[in-house]
Parts: sequence; C-alpha cells; structure tokens
Amino acid sequence: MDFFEQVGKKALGSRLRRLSESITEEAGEIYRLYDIGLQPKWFPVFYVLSQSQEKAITTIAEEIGHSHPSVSKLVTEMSRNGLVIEKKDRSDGRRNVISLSKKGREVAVKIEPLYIDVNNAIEQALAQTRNDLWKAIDEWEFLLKQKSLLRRVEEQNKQREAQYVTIIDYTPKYRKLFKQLNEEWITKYFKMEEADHKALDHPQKNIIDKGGYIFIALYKDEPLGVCALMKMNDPYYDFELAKMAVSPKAQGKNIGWLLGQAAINRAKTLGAKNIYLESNTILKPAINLYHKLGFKKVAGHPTPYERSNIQMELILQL
Amino acid sequence: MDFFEQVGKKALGSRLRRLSESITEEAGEIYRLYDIGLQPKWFPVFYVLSQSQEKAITTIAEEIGHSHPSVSKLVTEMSRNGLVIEKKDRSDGRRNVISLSKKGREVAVKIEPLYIDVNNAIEQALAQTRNDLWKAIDEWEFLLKQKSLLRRVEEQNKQREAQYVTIIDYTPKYRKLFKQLNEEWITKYFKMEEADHKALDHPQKNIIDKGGYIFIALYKDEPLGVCALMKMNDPYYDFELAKMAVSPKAQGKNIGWLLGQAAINRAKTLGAKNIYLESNTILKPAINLYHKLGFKKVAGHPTPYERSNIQMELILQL
DNA sequence: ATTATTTATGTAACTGGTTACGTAAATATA
DNA sequence: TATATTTACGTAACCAGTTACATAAATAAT
Repeated sequence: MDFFEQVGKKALGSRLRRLSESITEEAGEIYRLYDIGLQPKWFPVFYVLSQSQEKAITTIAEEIGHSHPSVSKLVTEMSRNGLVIEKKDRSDGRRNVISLSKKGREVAVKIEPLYIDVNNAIEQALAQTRNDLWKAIDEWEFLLKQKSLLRRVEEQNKQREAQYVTIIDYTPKYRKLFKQLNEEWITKYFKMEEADHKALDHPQKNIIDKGGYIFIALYKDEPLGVCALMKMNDPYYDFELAKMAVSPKAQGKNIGWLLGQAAINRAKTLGAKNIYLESNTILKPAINLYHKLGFKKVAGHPTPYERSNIQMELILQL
Repeated sequence: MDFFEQVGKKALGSRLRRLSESITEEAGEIYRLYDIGLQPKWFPVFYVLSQSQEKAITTIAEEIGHSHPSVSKLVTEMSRNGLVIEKKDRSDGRRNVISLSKKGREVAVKIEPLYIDVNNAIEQALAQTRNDLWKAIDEWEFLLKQKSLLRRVEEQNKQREAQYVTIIDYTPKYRKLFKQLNEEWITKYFKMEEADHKALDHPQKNIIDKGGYIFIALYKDEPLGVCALMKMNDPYYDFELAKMAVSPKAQGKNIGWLLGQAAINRAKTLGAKNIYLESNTILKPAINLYHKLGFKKVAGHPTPYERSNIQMELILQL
C-alpha cells in the first residue's frame, strides 16, 4: 500500500514535497525538450530579470523568496554562462546590480513558447480535477498566514488534554499538595512570606472558613494543579484569585486556564462583581494567563506581599 | 506583488515546494513542542518500523520512497540515538534488519497524541477550504501517472506549432526543395537509387502526371517538409506514400504527421481504398509516425528499392 | 562446481538549497 | 566629525536528500 495513504494527513508536508519534486524533475526535461540553455534552478532569477531592467542581489532574493547567498551563487553561475551581466552600482558601492545580457534576452524570447505550453498544460490538467490544486495552495497559504500549523496543533493539543482534566473542590486530603505545589514555585523565584504560611498551612481555617474556595485540578485522576479564590473584606472586590500553582510536569496542558475558569465561574455563580489578584511581572506565563482570563492591570492597592509588583482585576458586572 | 502570482501556473512546482517547506519547517517545531526525541527527517523510517516488527534497509526505502543510501544514513543516526536496533539477517548475510529498540517503542507510544493532534489540525484546516488540498494532490498524482507533465507539454507544443504549419500542393518552384530534402536523409542513411533519381529529378513527369500528388509543408511560410502520394498500378493499392522528408531544423514540430494526414485525406477524397508504403526499420521515428498515422505492417511485396526492409499499408475502406 | 548476474548495503561525492559569519559601504547617532 | 548601526553581499560550512560506485552475499546459468 502507498505509504502516504497509510500515514494519513499528518504527512501532508512530505506528500507535497513528493509531488513538487516529481513536477520539478519533469521541468528539467521540459527545458531540455525546448533546447533552451537554461537550468531549471536558474528560472526564478531569470524570470524576475526578464521582467525588469536590472536588480540587485538582495532585491531578487526577496522577490523570489530565496536566501541572498542562493541568489548570489545562481547569479555567478548564470554570469559564467553569459546569461547575465553583473555590475557595481555607481551610487552604492555595496550593490551588485544584475541584468540580462544580450544572450539572456535572446533566451527570454526563445523561452516564451515554453511558458505558453507549460501554462496551458497545467491549466488543462487543473481543469480535469475536481479540487483545484492551485486554488487549494492559495487557500492553505492564507490559512497558515492567519494561524500557523503549530498553533493549530497546539489548540488541538489543549482541547484533547482538557478532556483529561477535572476541576474539583478542595477536601482536607489535598492540604499537603496545596502547600507543596505553591511552595515549589514561590521558593523558586521568591521566598515564603508570612501570608503564605498562613494560607498554605491552614487553608481550611484561613481560606475556606472565611468564605473562600480552593480548586484542585486532576489530570487523569492525579492532582497536579491548585488555585484559591479568597474572600476579600473590600467594598469593591469580592474575591482574590490567589495561590495558583501547577506542577511543572503538567505545564502546557492548559491546567492554569481551567483552574482560573473554574474560579471565575464560581465567583459568577455567587453573584460576585469583581475579582482581584496580585502577581509579579517576572512570572510571564502567569501574567499572560491572567490576561487571557480577562484580567486587566490596576494600580495602587495595598498588599501584604513583598513579591507583588502588579495588581489586576476582573470586572464581572458593571 | 507575490512572485508566484506574477509567474503564474508554470511555477506550480516551486510553489508546491514553498508550501511543503513551510509545513515541514513547522513540523520541526511541533516535534519540539511535544518533546519527543525524534528528528522530523527520521519520521518516515520511524513510522514504518513502528507499524511492523522489523524491516531491511531497501524494503524501508521502497516503502517510504527514499533512496536506500538515505535510509542507510537515517538508520545509522537513529541507531546512534538508541531508537532502533540493527542486526544482520541470519539467513541472508547481506541484509541489515532494523527494528525499533525499547526506547523506540516508548517513543512510538509517546508520539501517538502528536499524530492525533496533527491529523486533527490538518483535517480541520482542510475542512475550511473550498478546494481540498489532500484530494487535489490525489488527483494530480493520478493525472501525472496517466500522462506525464512532459507529455502534456509536448502535446501543447505540437498543437501550437501546428498553427504555423500549412500544407500546400506542389508547384514547380518547389522542385529543387523536393529533391534536396529527400537527398539529405537518403544519403545520410543509404545511397541514392535509380528510382530516387527518377522521382526526385522529374517529379512533374514521374509523379504528378501519373496521377500522383506532392505536398509541401510551410512552417511560418518557409517550406520545410515534403511528401508524395504516388499512383500505383496495383489492383489493391491505389497510392504509395513516399518521399517523405522534413528539414532537420523543423523536426519535432509534428510536420511529418501533418504531411501524412494531408496525403491520407487526399487519398480518401479521391475514394482510394488502400495506401502502401516502404521504409527501413532503422528509421525509427518514421516507422513510429507511420504507425501513428494508422499504417500496419504487411509482408511480401516486390520493391524496386534496395533500402526497403519493411512494407506497410493503410486500409481506408473495407 | 564454476562463473556470471543480481541484490543488499555502505561510502563518497554531488546538489540545491540553507544558516553563520565576515567585510565593506552607507546611514544614523552622538 | 567620529562612532555605532544597518545593509549588501560574498564565502564557508552545513543539511537532507540524491546519484555513482564498490563490495559482498545470494542466486542463476553454464
């Protein structure tokens, strides 16, 4: 059986390459058929030069989408074959300005029928297909410009991983985990502070009993992430989102986002108006996550934490 | 403006390559994202091995469509990285039998989610397009298997060139040309015979006046091909197709075919039943042409020509 | 049984591109 | 005006494949 049929669409890249190779290989024979003294690899450079008076190396490279050393080499070869002329730019001594030689211009005339025939051959073949390859490429280039394949795959990944994640409410058996996961990242970047000990050593008393909540993220039944929604004694903020921690081995599985969502949903359910949080700008992924959750930066709130250098809020009801 | 838009469809090959390159480049990042110790270039080899117990180098090469040295190199690298095990075949000392190592099999398990995500990402992107790239490739590979791009281009070429060719009837001003073009090929492969001189020196008397015809092919108004339809004194054959000659500089422009067609049409118009011809098997393109015109080999006719070692006929009416 | 051919594989050299790096000219900045 | 930065381009080294060639084992032919 054909390899690509077996592998499936994940081999799209290789399959495209195989097709493009078989086509470019034939291109070589076609050039030979028309007896044009032109190597297929020269074609892009040759073509842009035939459409213009003269062009510098980098300009050509940009237009045809090659690197400049590639064009540099091609031009040297073409120059040796008498197809192009190199000359230094008078007003800019760095630029090597290339133009077609007399012979090159003759080739440009001689190649015209080839252009016509190849174009027609491809058009006719395209007309016989139900899915237009040319337009399909158009569409793909557009899609990939909008959102890279990498990001598309990442999204698939997140979506799939999310199936394995369940967010549950705190029970005392997670007390040690709650402390451990938080201590891990706090001591990595900062040091444990008084308020940390208070919340992490006695979550029941200092968070739950005061009207707050703690969420545990289970990844395939293993608890790997935690976060707290702490009741605030503030006329404006109902809750503070805090003590968010995800095990390093579960990073990139979107667990932070799911924990955040769970906390926000709980706050909404309880009719909360605003959520507050504090963080530090060196924790870039965290700040990023808060942004994605909808938090906006605010300034000028007193904080018991030394490490806090940024405050954010999420407005639930106007 | 985008190079490919300007160049048009004749750059289909390069355009495919550009797309495949951008996709395979992203593939590398995707592998990194999933933290699988696998280089993208190893993938095809890895994949076929993961689908089977063990395979020899050439078998793998055939399946994935690479050359065997390529597979040989890839396997060496993968072996150094502990992904595969090489072992000599007991019953055939030449074969190097490859199988996944323990680590390789672990990777095969670890890579599963990547397969799923990439497949889904591509499927979803495909679903957003009007022209299905995957199916379009299918169709193109089918089309190219049926008839290569080269042949398609050749056909376009012939079709276009045919516009420039006109077939006209002999007038005395072509007498020299008629002889010259024929003498050229006859003396190149054989020697001039008595019957040649008769027909070529006095075509009016020996061909036309006897009820035969001579056709001249003009390529862009320049006479570059000739052929004769000679009346035969035979109860079965009405005419003999003979003295077909095309200038070497006009070869490959389908002129022979157009001359032959003109002669056959004339014979048909005149209600002829059968056309006869003689040739030599070393003139392969000629024999080929006669076949394409519909002539079939026949045996056992007397001939005045020494060089004739094959006789053919075209039956016009049963 | 010997010899010729075919097959499986590895090595070397080539191909058409790339990235990395260095240099000189042009331009921006202090 | 001196210095730093940017730009244009060439050279070198690399990359993932290829073709060309050599060798040894297996198979076919004599």
